[in-house]
Amino acid sequence: MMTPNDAYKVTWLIRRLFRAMTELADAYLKDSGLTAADRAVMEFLYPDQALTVPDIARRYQVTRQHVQVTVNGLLQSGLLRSGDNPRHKRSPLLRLSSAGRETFTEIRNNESRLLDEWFSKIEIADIATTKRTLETLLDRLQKEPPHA
Amino acid sequence: MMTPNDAYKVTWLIRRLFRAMTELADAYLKDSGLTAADRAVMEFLYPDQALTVPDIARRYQVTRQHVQVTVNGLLQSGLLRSGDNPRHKRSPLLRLSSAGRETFTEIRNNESRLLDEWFSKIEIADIATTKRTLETLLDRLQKEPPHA
DNA sequence: TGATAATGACAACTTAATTGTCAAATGGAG
DNA sequence: CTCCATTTGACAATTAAGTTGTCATTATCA
Repeated sequence: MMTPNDAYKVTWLIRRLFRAMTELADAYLKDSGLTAADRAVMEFLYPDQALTVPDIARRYQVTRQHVQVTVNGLLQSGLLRSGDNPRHKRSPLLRLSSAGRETFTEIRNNESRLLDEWFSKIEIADIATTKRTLETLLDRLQKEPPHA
Repeated sequence: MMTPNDAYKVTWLIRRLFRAMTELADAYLKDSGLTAADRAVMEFLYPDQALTVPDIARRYQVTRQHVQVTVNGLLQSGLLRSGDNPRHKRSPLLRLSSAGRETFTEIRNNESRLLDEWFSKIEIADIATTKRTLETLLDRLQKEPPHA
């Protein structure tokens, strides 16, 4: 039993932070009428990527059917536009429309302000250590998941 | 704009880690036939707390109706037992049964082993810094949520 | 005592996803 | 070129983990 008690606490904190962050994100996204899934899709296309639905699904690690529904909604509200795909007649390349790019830029600016406020007065070195440690943890979880 | 780029990366890591941890947890809980909600409820009663459904709901920050359903399932499968509540005739005090305590102990042991493996070879000091930083972040989010 | 709040039970609904299936379009092996 | 397996959009049903609403019963306290 070599793990310090802090290890469990870190996992607990990650869970709690995730819930609190999700709440905060939902709150500030609500103003723009977008969901977290909308935001995620737009992030893949920002600022000027062109991807198909299946491309996004692979990166988002979610089913193409789910992405399809999200994308259809965003096309409907004019935040995305679909253009011809030379490689596939039925599967258009999706891009942010200028309205979509503007909206997402604003979202990013909001987030930036929130982060500034939230992380203010925390030592830069501590943030760096935290980042490095969490990166290591994620990396291990993905490359060699511990087995029970 | 004083926030280091690391700040955003930390939030991204928290999201990813949460997802990966949830997957791992679901995997190792499946063996015991329990859900994450079951585990959470049992944790509040471990090792020998006596709480009512509304008590648990308040601590879990979830509706009492949802906890009620979870608790009813656990009573059904014999992992909880309900005893008289001197303070309320209709709202019994819930405790782990001995089977429940055994099951939860095993879950904890599994988790402990997973954590040992997962956190092994990470500097104790780094884990401590990470814990402290995440605590500060959570604390701020709860006490003075940044406003957009 | 009488109004107000807390509780268990039940049902309907919500959100963000998944799985399944179909028909059209594509790509690769021979 | 052809035939078969794969990819894709569309649509539908299902799932998980909750929430909200409502009822009748039980507690609380001014």
